[in-house]
Amino acid sequence: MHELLITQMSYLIRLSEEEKEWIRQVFAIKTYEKGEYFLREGQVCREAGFIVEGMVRYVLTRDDGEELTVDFNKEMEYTCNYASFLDKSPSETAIQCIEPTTIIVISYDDLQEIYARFAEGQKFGRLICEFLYVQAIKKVQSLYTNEPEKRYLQFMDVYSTLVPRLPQYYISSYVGVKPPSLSRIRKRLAK
Amino acid sequence: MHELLITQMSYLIRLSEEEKEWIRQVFAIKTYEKGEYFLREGQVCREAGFIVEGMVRYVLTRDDGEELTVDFNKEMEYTCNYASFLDKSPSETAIQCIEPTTIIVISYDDLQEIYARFAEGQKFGRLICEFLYVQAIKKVQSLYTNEPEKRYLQFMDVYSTLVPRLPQYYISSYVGVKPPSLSRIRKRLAK
DNA sequence: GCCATTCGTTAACCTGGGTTAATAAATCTA
DNA sequence: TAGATTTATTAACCCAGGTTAACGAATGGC
Repeated sequence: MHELLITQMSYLIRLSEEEKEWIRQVFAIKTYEKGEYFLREGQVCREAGFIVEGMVRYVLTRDDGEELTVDFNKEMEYTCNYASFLDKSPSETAIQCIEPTTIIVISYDDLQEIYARFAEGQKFGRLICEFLYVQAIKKVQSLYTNEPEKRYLQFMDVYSTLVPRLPQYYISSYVGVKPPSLSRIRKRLAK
Repeated sequence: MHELLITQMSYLIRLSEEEKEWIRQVFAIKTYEKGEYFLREGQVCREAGFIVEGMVRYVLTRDDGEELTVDFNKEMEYTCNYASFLDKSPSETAIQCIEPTTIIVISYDDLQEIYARFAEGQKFGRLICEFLYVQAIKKVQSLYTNEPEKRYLQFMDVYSTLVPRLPQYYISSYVGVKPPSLSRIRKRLAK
């Protein structure tokens, strides 16, 4: 299980044998039922996770109580509310498992150990963050420039493998419209 | 001029005297007229900059040719198309100086030198990226949850010092609506 | 397999932003 | 200062998405 993470990390940095062993020691395995929360809104995110199996969604609750699904992560991806994790602020988004999910997690302090003690620890932190940043900025650009219809098409393209695992209303939320509107979009596109 | 940057960097990491001296050597001073481009769309962003004086806007051009202003940076802030800079990809946004602007710049390679040779170089890169990431994710959240009216109010709040330096249509673009719509919003709020 | 629940679509009506164009105000420029 | 240009507002009309509610379809639990 930890080997999947070590493989993933090895794409980014070199790991010594001791470092690999440390990873095996320090990451804890957690399992969640469908519907359970990896992180609740308002909590400080004190752990970063690597999803071994399953899927999570990021849930943003509006002032009026409506829940929006703004992102997904699946197996072989990291999951964390990084903003909350970094500055120990209350999380604005919840992270909910939408399938039975297994996540291996590391605490904030242990991750700082990786940053500090691994030969390329800081670099690992930087590369992860750079990846997340580029992803976030592309999303901003898409929200600025693309109509819902185009964002829907892009979603179906980029997340095609996820689609069969997702209800329609998570997708409509991600795209930024309500379910009836997504239905209309799908109807328009059907022609 | 470089001392401003050194001050700024010192908020994030410790700098030795040699490191400070290296910064003075390697950052080059560039000046721009109002309207000139720090970076054009399609170019690879090969330099990161620190704005000593003036202001820039980030310009995203839609498929239909319309220019959107999606962000601003002013004096004492960094400017860079980080996504392009990181992976040497063609920039999707231009960076235009909207006032007479002075920027001190560092090349990609020299910045890698900082990452590699400064005692806390990797940490500096990580912290900058973390800051940018948190900013980007907050923007995504705002685009998802806030109506244009609310985003306008937030802009007026957060960027209040910038407002007198900006034309209305940059603000409307940033908020995500067209000028007539921003006029309507302002009219509604006037009551 | 049956019932209850959840989910996706559709219809009718509403609303707020887009579009276009005209006008007024502010800014530049010579 | 006058004239040209740019910028901001307004009006009229259009349209896509929101809202609400109804109705099937799919799903889940027992």
